[in-house]
Amino acid sequence: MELSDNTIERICKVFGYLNPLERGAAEFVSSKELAKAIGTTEYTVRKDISLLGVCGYTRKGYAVKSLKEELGRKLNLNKKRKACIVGLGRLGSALLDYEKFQEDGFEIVAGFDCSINKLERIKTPIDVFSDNDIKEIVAQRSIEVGILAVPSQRAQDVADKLIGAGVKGILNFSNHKVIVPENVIYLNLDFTNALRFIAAKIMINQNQN
Amino acid sequence: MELSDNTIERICKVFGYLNPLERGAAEFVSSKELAKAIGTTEYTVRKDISLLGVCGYTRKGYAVKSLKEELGRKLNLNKKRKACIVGLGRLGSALLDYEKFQEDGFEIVAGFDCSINKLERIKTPIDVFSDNDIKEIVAQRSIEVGILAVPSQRAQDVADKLIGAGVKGILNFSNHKVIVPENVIYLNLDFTNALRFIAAKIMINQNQN
DNA sequence: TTCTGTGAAGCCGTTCACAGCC
DNA sequence: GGCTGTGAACGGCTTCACAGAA
Repeated sequence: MELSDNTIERICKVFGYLNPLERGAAEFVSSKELAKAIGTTEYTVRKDISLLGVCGYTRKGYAVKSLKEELGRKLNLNKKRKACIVGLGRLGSALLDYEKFQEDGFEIVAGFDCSINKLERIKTPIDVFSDNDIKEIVAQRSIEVGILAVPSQRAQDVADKLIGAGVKGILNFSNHKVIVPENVIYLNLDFTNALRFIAAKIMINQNQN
Repeated sequence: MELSDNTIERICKVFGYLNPLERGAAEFVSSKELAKAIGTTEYTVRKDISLLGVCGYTRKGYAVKSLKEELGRKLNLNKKRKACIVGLGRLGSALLDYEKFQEDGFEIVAGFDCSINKLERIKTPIDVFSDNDIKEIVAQRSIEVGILAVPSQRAQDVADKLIGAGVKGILNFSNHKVIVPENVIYLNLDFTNALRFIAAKIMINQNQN
């Protein structure tokens, strides 16, 4: 079963779209509707889903409840996964309380910062610790994913600590590339780059007219 | 000149990497180094750059300063672009003061929120307004990009307002898809999805061993 | 020798067309 | 008729191989 990153990403989006559908008590959903919701074609949705070995019903579409269950099982999105945030500046502390994480399969179980000052002043129900405790806490609480919200020059160092402590994935919000070993999953969400991309495409768009 | 989204994204990353290089007074940079920095192959970097019609020097690589200048010119990344943030909850207000934006070609020139309460309490050097003023302020300050940090059920509504007021690009941090007209650039950064993606790949990784 | 520039080859993902099913 | 499932065709991006230049 070879899944491309694109396929995984789309399935994750589909999975996210099924949540509200399920709450709305929709029983079935067609590939066409899913395609529209996540911004792709119905062909691609069907192929993606069938690549995972999940089946729908002819003439009806996919059963919302069981589709979510199955996709979740195949991609391991059903069980809650534990994550921590390193760097409790404005962005980091906003992420600490980002409700969507909790609501959707993830649990932030610790925050870290190198400044004792910040640790004392911060107000959050989540436990916060010094960077020095990363190793201990990550192991103790079986944290699987580390979220980096530190200044870019510290990103690599903190990532190394997290990986040394056993996390299997890194989500990097800083705008500096981090090198990780092959067995660690790495994803970089660089806001500045996103804005650059938009700026570039705005311009290309205008030139075409 | 047909540039794929992938190419644009990579060039944006290259552009970002050139900043510190330039400050470090490096004169030349090879495609190999760039490739390593942004996580791709040297072939791809060379092709991307040559697609833009920018040339390097044989045996030396690309001249850092002029490469940055040229890439910036082709993708319109040199001039400062104005953006605003709608939704001043924890994430939104963190983004308001996100230094990296300012430092790198973007200028946040306004914040909006529908709660008068929040507007009064927030502490930031940036001007903040009620959602009702979007139309007026966006036009007045020639804001080109709108950043959405509102609860997902309000995302489409706010996006419509922004587009009606003339923004040309939307960066959406909420986890709800927004429909935009063809001439508006749209990008969604969904944190929850990013974590799902990581969770899925962690699992696939483990299954392979 | 070392690095860029680029046509050609190869590969991979998406699209298509159509069979199957209710 | 409407929707899924899937092998085959298509297209586009990446990789390669090699020419050119200092």
